[in-house]
Amino acid sequence: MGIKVEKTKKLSASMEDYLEAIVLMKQDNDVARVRDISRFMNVRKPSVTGALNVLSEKGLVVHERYGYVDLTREGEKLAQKVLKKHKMMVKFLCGILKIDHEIAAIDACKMEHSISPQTFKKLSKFIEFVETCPDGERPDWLKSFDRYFKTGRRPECRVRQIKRKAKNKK
Amino acid sequence: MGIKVEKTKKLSASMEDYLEAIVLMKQDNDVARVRDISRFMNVRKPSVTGALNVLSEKGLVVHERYGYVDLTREGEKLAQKVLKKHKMMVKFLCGILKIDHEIAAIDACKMEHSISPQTFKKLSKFIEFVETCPDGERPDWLKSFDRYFKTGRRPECRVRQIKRKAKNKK
DNA sequence: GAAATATGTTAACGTTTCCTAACTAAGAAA
DNA sequence: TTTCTTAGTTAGGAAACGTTAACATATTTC
Repeated sequence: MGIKVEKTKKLSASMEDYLEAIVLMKQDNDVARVRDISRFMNVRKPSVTGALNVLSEKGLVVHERYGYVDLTREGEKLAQKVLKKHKMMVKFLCGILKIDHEIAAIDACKMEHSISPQTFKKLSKFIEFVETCPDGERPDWLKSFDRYFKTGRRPECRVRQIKRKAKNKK
Repeated sequence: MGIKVEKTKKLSASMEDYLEAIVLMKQDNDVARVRDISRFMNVRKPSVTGALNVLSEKGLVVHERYGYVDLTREGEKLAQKVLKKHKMMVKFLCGILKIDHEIAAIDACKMEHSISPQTFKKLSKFIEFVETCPDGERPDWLKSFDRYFKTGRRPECRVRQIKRKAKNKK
């Protein structure tokens, strides 16, 4: 009865992709046009028009016929959220796990739609934790992992070395 | 002409979910029935029947009318693959990142469909690396991260401490 | 064994998301 | 300005995946 419920409709992965593409286009070209979105997403133009109609309905996008595409404040917010997840995921896969960039990008594109807020937060902090490590570029334990992954062997950790030294002294 | 091409059709996330459910049902109840799959997946029975037809066509499932559901060897292989990804993801989210189990399960359910082989391998090794750590239950660096996440502070690493000690001695 | 219940299937339909073909509008070039 | 090209839209349809309603088959239970 008159109370307007903000339907924070959950967006489909597809719609999230469109939002994401729009921000990226605006970042790169200053404006977003159907054609660019279409090319970027590997999708035909009518698909873009269709998606824009849906997103307009939801109040996430502003788009007058034959005109540029823009995001509403809410659309922008959502788009940034998705973009952040994407970038975070790439950083994790590429930067920490050292997955090939191309593959990481593909994985991130899909995973960005399935990350809960809690997981996003934790993973982001994890990345921060690694990046701000005082060891230098890459923390020692991560270098250990790199070696472990390559060789299957783990450099003995300090504790053991110390123990061994002690043993030898006896 | 006549060469039978093994169409290793990529399965949709949905179909992967059905396969996964079937293995789980068989593990738990010894057999898989439409009703169980339906309940487990939160989907109506006709949807299950439909999916089973699709999977039968692809040679992944054996299902005679009104009978139990079974996996072919290939179906079993694919199902296990998905299940492995799922379990790996839960281990990572829960065991390493310490995401709440419920949320981790939800995330894993979605992410399991978007993990490339390379990422799967790396993440699996990473988990192994953590689990076989000689520090004990949880590696020291991970404990550091736990603290970092909670408090935002990072315990100073050994190198610095050593440096500081040296400084103090001067 | 017959009735009641549980299980499974079919048919018809809705939604989402993509496509092609054909059309319209806008912008550039002559 | 008229024409050519590019960009965008509309209409119509297909595939994937889910739903409900109605029907068919198994299984219990008395």
